[in-house]
Amino acid sequence: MQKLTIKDIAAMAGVSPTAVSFVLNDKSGVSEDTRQKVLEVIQKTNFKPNLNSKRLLFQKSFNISLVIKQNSSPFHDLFYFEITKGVLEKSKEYGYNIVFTDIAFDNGKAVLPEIIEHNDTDGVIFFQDTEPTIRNEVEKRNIPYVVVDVHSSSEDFTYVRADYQLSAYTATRYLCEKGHQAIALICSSFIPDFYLNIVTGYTNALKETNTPIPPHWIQADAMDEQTAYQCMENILKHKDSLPTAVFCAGDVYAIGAMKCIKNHGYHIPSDISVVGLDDILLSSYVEPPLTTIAIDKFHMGSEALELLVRKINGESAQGITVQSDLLIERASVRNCL
Amino acid sequence: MQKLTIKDIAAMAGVSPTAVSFVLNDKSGVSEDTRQKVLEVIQKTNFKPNLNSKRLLFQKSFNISLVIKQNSSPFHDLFYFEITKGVLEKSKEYGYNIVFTDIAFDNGKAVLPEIIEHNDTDGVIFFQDTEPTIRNEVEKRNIPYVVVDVHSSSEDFTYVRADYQLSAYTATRYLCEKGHQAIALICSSFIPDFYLNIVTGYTNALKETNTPIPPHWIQADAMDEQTAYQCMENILKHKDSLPTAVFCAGDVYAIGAMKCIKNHGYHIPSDISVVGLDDILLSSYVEPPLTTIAIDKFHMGSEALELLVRKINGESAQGITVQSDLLIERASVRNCL
DNA sequence: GTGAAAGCGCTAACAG
DNA sequence: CTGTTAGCGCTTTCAC
Repeated sequence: MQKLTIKDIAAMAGVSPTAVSFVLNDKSGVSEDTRQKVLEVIQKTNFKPNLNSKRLLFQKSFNISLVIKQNSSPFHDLFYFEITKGVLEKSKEYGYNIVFTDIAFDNGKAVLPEIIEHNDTDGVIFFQDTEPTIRNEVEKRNIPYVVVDVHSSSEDFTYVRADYQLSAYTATRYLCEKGHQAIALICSSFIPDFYLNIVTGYTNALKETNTPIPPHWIQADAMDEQTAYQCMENILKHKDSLPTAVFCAGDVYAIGAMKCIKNHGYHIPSDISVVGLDDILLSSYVEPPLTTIAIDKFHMGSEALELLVRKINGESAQGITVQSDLLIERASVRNCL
Repeated sequence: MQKLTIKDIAAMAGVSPTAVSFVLNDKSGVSEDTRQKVLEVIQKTNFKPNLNSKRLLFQKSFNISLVIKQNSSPFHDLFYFEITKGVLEKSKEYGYNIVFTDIAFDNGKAVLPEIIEHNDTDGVIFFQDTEPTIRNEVEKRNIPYVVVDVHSSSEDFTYVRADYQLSAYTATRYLCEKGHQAIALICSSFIPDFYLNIVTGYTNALKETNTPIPPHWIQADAMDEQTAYQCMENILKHKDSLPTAVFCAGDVYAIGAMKCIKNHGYHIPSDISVVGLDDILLSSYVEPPLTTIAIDKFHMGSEALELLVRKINGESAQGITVQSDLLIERASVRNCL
């Protein structure tokens, strides 16, 4: 059985290719009679029109590419993992292929994926704040894009973000409500807006309780598990002013901090409580299971796809901020009351 | 700036489209002179030929799809995660797009991804043993495929597999060498060949030491963390014949078993040692970090892509078995000697 | 309501 | 060595 074309179908149904095309695309202009004849043949032969000819005709690839950076791929960061699921699920509704690509770095210079160089993608989804130079390259090619999980608050592109200030506020407030008064913070600062949001949320929550915060309680140099470990070390160094709880702005940081706390002979949560942020897969596996603020990553992914499709269709697409204050109680926080 | 075509380039260089096509595809039949002229224009305009017209002409989509089942996606199973990385990396060499898809189940019946239904993929990579009915559907469409991480030993399709019998042997042998004599096994049995391989490797290793194995030391009903927990429970029930070590044929099982061991008040590794299999991301994060047999998943992925491309090009492609005896020593095994 | 024909951008067969 | 041309499968305009 060789590949069928619209012509073959037309011949079999005794009509013109035009008629078949009309039927396939649910267009008016065919009599009910021919429509039925065509439909029958299509059914019988299980005919599917060739996508490649549509691609050529419409100058569309029906591809949407997911662009992943070295350090923020679903493969390096479990966070993006979940987002990808949302994108994938939603893409089914619109008939786009989800193509995985990554940005390689050739001594410091970003190399765009082939699929973008060749204009072989109808739209791009970036994970995490993406350098303007990279975005410019995509803009120059007139390819619509959406950035998922941005922190910067500039609004000159379409984004899907979480409100991390709210997350930080919620986490810190929760600790206060559990009777904690001495609450430290471990955070990253390589994305300035993220840092700002987290610290603002954190201090706002503490403002209400009027607790003074020694400077070494705010550690902003976390980048991964190891550096977060170091941050925790810096906090524990001051034995005279130990906190009773730490909010870590990232579950990965929380995991590093927990290791450090345990290695120093303290117990979680009886000595020191820990709250994370993100709710990555790992968090329920660590010891003790981590209480954390969940970010609805699946939803972020599915919204991102939705926005992107809208942009591809030439519609406007406002940025979106998703719910960011869902607390998942597990076992890493002690109730002091 | 509107989209350039090969015709435009030809006009700009003062030659025919054919000449440009030849240059683009490194074909002989153009004078060095014209070649240079064309090359120059291409360089200057950063011209990229339209992939969609090639797609139509060659009846090729340049897509390779990764087909993921509900329970064996990189998203549900960290194991496949790493394989995907290998696939992605290798795909760059051949210029294929890696498209993510999954198999949905409509009350028990598998629904093939659209990309296969539409013949919009040049090849398929399946993760884990895939039902013959699904493979048949793909074969019927003459789409080449490769199955990664099969256990069944039938050889009627191209596969990439690990030698789990060797893994089991290596793990068990290692425990013996550390002085353990009472070694239990937790394993799954829903893939019969996997079960067989694991048990064979395990018993072969123990044969050499001539230790009798009480039947309750072999638990074959693990399917995930929870069921593995139950398996461990079954082992611990017999307080008169506790093993000093457990080999879990899957890190996920090991994690479940470890939870069980701890909940029963035993300590790892001083009371009971644990060895896993797979070396998934989680394994270094658990407490204590898990000693395990690593499977080179990245390599499996990259080999799978290589084989698939060969099949797409009409060449033959033998199945491949990758190295499966690399032991990663962490902290979950006690040295009894 | 229907069908013929042009054309999307490229490659390759063919004639010059 | 070079250029003209047909055609991949589809949609859409335009006569009929």
